Amino acid sequence: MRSGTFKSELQLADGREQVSGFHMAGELMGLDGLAQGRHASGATALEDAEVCAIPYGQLADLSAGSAALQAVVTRLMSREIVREHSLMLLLGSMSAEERLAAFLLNISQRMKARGWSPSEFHLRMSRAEIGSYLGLKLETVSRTFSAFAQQGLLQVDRRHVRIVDLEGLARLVEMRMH
Amino acid sequence: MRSGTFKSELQLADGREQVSGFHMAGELMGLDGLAQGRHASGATALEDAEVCAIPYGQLADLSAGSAALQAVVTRLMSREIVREHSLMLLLGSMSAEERLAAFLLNISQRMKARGWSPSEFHLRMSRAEIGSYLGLKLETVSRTFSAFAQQGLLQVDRRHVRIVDLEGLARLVEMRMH
DNA sequence: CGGAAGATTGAGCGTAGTCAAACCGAGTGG
DNA sequence: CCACTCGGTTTGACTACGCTCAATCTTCCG
Repeated sequence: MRSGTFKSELQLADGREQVSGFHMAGELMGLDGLAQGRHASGATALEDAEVCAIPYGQLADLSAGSAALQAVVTRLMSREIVREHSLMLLLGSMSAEERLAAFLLNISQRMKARGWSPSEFHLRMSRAEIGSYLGLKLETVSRTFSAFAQQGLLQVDRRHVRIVDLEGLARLVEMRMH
Repeated sequence: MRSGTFKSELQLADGREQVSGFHMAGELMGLDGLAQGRHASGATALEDAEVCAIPYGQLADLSAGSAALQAVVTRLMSREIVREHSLMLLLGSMSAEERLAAFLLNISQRMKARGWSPSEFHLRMSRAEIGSYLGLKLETVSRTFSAFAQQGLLQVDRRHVRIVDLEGLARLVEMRMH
């Protein structure tokens, strides 16, 4: 991805679907399709975006001749597995507040890594999409945003978020042991 | 893995851990460590088992010289990603009954693929481990087993399971819509 | 026999889901 | 310019599913 924001989503046989990730400029999407030559997930742009397509066949041919390129592909796939691991932990054992806090911290980090403000940003996705990603209903996401605002952790106006107490959010996520 | 059964589990900074998969004879474990040369998950045998270790360095060297072997590794990693996708869907959007039904159907399929009975088997893992894997508490797992038995879907005696109505279980999982 | 680990079952509680209403901002058309 | 619609968001009231705490039971093992 050159610029913009994407969501990727999985879908089941019965038609229901679930957001499996949000992607920002500089990231790579579509690693999941390498096995059976068919993607398990679809991707949708959440705003105007620019991408650079890498045909798998060509990538395979090139990396066959280059151990270095091959290692890069392997590392990217492995990183994707690690990313999914943390999402599984989130979905398997965290409360609504912990999930949203983890989500916001993740966005914050990625904004920072791109030279944007880590404490103030505009979310590109709807409450429903966030909920689908976090395994929550949209009402719960909305309520949790309000709760955070009330606790003085952040200021929210629809999709605009200003993180006031970053450490407070981080403490929330790490208090998962209790 | 040559024989036996393993569980693999992730652990967070705070010490809590979650079962991320159960593995049976013929499967490969440890793909997640290829990126940073360090495994994100640990593995524990649930019964006597035989394994065959494949040092990553040697695998990397070999596959650098063989496009075919490289393709195999890539496909295995991609398959792991797909496997995790279905677990994410399970954790993100299924009820306790649906989760346990999906789990049992998965075990059943894998037993069948190995030439064992798909309808009667001995679980190698505790209720707590199943719960950790499915994002449920052990009591909920136990209760759901009892509920299935009462509904005539299966017979349970501790870790011994006999599936009576396979289609009934499958129907449960697919009714996840509405 | 006594102790420990795992499993089952019960009672009560709490978090997140469901259903519903109201609100807000952006666009559209009379 | 205002009325209207529409998608997304917020908030409220109520419900239900799964969690917590606790007791009991079984099996295994010293």
